[in-house]
Amino acid sequence: MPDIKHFDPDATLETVVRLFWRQGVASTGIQDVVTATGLNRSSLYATFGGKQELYLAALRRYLEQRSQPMFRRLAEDERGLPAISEFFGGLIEARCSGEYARWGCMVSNAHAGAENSDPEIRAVLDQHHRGLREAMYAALVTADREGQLAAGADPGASADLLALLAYGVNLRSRAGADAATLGKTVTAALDSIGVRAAA
Amino acid sequence: MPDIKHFDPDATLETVVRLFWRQGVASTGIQDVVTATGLNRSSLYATFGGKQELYLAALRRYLEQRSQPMFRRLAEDERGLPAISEFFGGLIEARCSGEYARWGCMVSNAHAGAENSDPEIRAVLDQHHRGLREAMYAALVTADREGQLAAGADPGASADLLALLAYGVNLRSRAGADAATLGKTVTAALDSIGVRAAA
DNA sequence: GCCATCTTGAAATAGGGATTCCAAGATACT
DNA sequence: AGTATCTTGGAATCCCTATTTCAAGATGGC
Repeated sequence: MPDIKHFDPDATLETVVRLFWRQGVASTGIQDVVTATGLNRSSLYATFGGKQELYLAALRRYLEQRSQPMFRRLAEDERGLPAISEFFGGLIEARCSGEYARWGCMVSNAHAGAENSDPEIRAVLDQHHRGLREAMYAALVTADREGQLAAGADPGASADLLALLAYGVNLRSRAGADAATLGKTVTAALDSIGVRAAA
Repeated sequence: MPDIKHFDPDATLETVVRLFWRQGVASTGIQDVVTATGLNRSSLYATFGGKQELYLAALRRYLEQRSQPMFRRLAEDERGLPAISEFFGGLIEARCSGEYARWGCMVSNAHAGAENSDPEIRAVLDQHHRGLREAMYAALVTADREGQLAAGADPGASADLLALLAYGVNLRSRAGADAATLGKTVTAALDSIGVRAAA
């Protein structure tokens, strides 16, 4: 008896992600969403609820579809330091070139906005941070097992450092930071963690 | 013949800085500014111009009055690594406790907002980054001169790394990051740059 | 073909946004 | 005291905001 949905909520949400990711929630109006998705205001409210719920859904989608797959790949990579190097390489490339160049990271951006005081938003931010840190930690433990770390290195502290470094990359890339410079910085950071090549 | 100003534009701007710093420009209305400063809408527009110019003035004031003095102190400190350690210690304390706890850094926050596409805003962001990086670099050169750095260390790359780390601290502190954890992370980063204590 | 349920479009709501304008009041210099 | 210039308060402007409502159209299962 019931009619079915005449559009794909998932594809719509993906469009919404890109809007909020690029412009932030405060600078994006419902009208922007209506225009970008092409669907009706009524359908939007009926499907997703209001703006706040829509933003939260978009942020969660970003975390699940974009951040966590990267975290998982890093955590499961058995190569150690090269895995971390590749992670940052992909991050910098995504942040500085291609479709999403200069957009930063949607979760990092959310840190800086007024939306971060909402408990549900905050939970997503924390989940993102935990996922990032733990993936770094896993890769560092692997690196340690492979004998790639400098003597006396602390994988926990290094994981914290590399996670914060990722936030720095995300932020500065939005202001036009040079990809090559960012890459060199990351390389230097990994060098200082790993066994020294030259005395 | 002319009448003089009946209020202190500098004190007013300081109030505005705190508003934009905490909430961001997109979430702060002119009405908020009127209420917080206590002065009239007309006086506001007559003195500072519109919202965009007011925000730019506030951002510049933040850079000059809050960021640059810290940069200068770091750059001129002759102790080397302890100076950097103290810089981060002060940063973390300011970000996590006291009057401005969980506000992050106004310039870091500006990176993540839609305002960062304005050329005049962008110039302030770049000026901030250059100042921060160069202060780090100066302190690292001092540290190198004092023999505090690990053999083969690159002060330039380390300066980039520590600057990005500061952005990470600023961002995560807004989401409630623990001061002790941040402190440990910074210490570990400095340890990896300096001469090893234990083999 | 019927009917329940969806979608759709457009309009209405109610409020807030930034900005401008103007008349009235206050001030400081001559 | 006079006068030019400022400040002030408030209203008025115009546009955009999020959200709701309602009637009409479309759809799918029976």
